[in-house]
Amino acid sequence: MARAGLSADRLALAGADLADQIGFENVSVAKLARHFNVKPASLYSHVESSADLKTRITLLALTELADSTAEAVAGRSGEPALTALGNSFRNYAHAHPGRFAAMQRQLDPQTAAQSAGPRHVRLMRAILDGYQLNEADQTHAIRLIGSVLRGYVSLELSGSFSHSEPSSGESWKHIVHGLNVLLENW
Amino acid sequence: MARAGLSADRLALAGADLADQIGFENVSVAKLARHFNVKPASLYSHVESSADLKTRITLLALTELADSTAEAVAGRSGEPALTALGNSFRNYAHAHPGRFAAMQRQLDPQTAAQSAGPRHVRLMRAILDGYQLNEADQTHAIRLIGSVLRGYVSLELSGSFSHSEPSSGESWKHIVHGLNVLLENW
DNA sequence: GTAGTTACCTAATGATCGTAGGTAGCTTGA
DNA sequence: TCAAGCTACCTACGATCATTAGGTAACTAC
Repeated sequence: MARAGLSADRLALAGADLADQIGFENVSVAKLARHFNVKPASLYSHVESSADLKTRITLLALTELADSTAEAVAGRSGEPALTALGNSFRNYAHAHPGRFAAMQRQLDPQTAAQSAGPRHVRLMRAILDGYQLNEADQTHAIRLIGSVLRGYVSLELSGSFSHSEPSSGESWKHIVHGLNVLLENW
Repeated sequence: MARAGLSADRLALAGADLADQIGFENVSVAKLARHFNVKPASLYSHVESSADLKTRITLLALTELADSTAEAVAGRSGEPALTALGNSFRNYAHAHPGRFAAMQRQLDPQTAAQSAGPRHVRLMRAILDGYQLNEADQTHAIRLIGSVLRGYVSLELSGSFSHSEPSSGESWKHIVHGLNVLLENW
């Protein structure tokens, strides 16, 4: 029998793609095995458990998003940087809803510390250096921005904004701009 | 054999309590049946499916929160009203993490329309009437507030704020105040 | 007290995760 | 080039779960 060439990374990548297609919560070891024409038990040579697989998908998504956000923000500051950060986040989530859902998963502190999570914080902190905030206020601001990004996109993806005017994209622009104003006058 | 006295409402309530204890995603028909000393099959006389049960928990949580928020906000306007709304939301989520998780679940449009969701919107709209916003801006503002509430509390409950200073409660105060400022100068 | 309803049961099917232990294919070293 | 070992994948199994079909026992109402 030919080998499928599995590895933890390939499983995480295929799992992420599967999540984008059928929803992160519907990803299972069994489905992923089927995708590789392999028996479920075979995945356990590469991945510890279903939870481990899901954690790997989370880490993959965090890294991908940090990469693309870093690129989007590079060379910008102030409102353009904030807008680029926001759009990068939102576009990624729209293009990859399963990966986005994976990112909501909570990691244990150790894993979280080694994830791309801290990179996200550093990216935000770099942007906020362009505004005049003391250290504590910068942390408050990071938490605010993180909340808005996560909250807005979650609500949007769950359809909360799709049955009313104005369009979701319209609100997004106003909200990012509003955040910028707030940061300038914190 | 004595009857357990099941009903859809009792199941939803017990399911919500169970969710608060073991996490919403771990609630199952089997566990709920065990809680009532009854066989899993018995629940299907009262509830259509596991998904139906979960939807009922979501609806219960939405209603409970709308009730308690309405009470908290009553008789207030402006920043005190905004603060009351925010604290009501946050306190509920902290006291009932399983119910809060249930509220994140997306409902099909029909169910959503008959849920307490619209009541939440009306509550926010009533508060925003105290600020000078045109209709479209009011909608943007509702979406912003909803995003911050949901995002902040999600991040908080998933531990994102627990390993850094200042305390999460501290940021919360600043953020609610910041929102108020933003709304006043929209 | 009997008829009818209904609350709960037994039994079965099929999906899931996960473990233990076996075999076939690849790789490396003599 | 061939033998030895590693490892990728397998079969087989036990547990938990959701769900359906069809039966029985307990209430309710006349």
